[in-house]
Amino acid sequence: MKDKFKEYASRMTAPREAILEFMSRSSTHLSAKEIYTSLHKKHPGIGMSTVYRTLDLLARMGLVTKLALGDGQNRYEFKAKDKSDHHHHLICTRCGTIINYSEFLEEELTLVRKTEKKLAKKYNFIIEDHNIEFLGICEKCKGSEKI
Amino acid sequence: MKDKFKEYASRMTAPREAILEFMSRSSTHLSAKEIYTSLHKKHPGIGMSTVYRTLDLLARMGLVTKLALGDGQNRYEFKAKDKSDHHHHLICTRCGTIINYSEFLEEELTLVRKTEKKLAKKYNFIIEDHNIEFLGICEKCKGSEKI
DNA sequence: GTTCATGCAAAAGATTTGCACACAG
DNA sequence: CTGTGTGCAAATCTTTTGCATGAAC
Repeated sequence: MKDKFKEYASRMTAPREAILEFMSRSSTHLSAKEIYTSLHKKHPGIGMSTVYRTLDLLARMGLVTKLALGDGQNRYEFKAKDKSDHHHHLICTRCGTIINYSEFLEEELTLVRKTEKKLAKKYNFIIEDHNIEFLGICEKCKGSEKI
Repeated sequence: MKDKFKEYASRMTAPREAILEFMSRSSTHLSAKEIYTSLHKKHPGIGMSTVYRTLDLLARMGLVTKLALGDGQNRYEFKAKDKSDHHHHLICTRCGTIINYSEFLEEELTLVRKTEKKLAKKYNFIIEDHNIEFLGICEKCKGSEKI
């Protein structure tokens, strides 16, 4: 792991280790503030800017995904090595609830691969990642409908 | 059109008309500021908050899509009635360039429909929209590679 | 010892809100 | 008329930056 940091001309420091460790253990789509707050219990010294800078580094290293889900702040999730953890998002536009779904992905993945290949060729892009999300109204919000 | 506004308990006003008209004519993924600036030429009176409030209204009415593309501001695009204008996004994570692609969608759409149906059922969601985006490095940025 | 990373405070942006006035219905 | 919408300025929130100090190698 230290080697991976070296690759990116970056040093392994205590704050970085703490953030990485925390991300790898936690649930998905956390905001920078949530990460900062959670870390504060065990590592009161770590500042907000270090959280941002480290998340940015981890994203560039490919260890973390940065998500923009439209709620006014970016969110971050640890990128699972493990295919079985791959998922997409179902987002309620009323209350912001985010559901991870992973049950209908086999077909999606096949298509994604194909599309990636075609896009890469046509637009001369190196494709590194994809996001698929469905937007709508969740169960809870259906009840209290108001426009 | 006025009727549609009534549905939403909203009045048709000059600023709203101007913003809607502008959105319907313009290219995609504009930021609030870009919209504000462009409008200013013809309608100097319209304020930033009206732009935000109107875009929000139009989004709730389903006439406009709000996009969070991770560049620190939300973007908006007019939702085409017309299927032939439907597109997804290819985004460069280095420079922020956004390409609309619409050439490989037939298959995607079929799959999206199927997935929507399954998700709606399983999670009891009303699915209203979807976003598909691919992230990577564009042609231009490939040249000046640096981590 | 150099160079890179950190924390803090300040700055920069984007978006939202409070309020008095204007305007649609 | 009455209630909704608007513009402006201020407030809020997220993210970035400058800089002096501290730590990694």
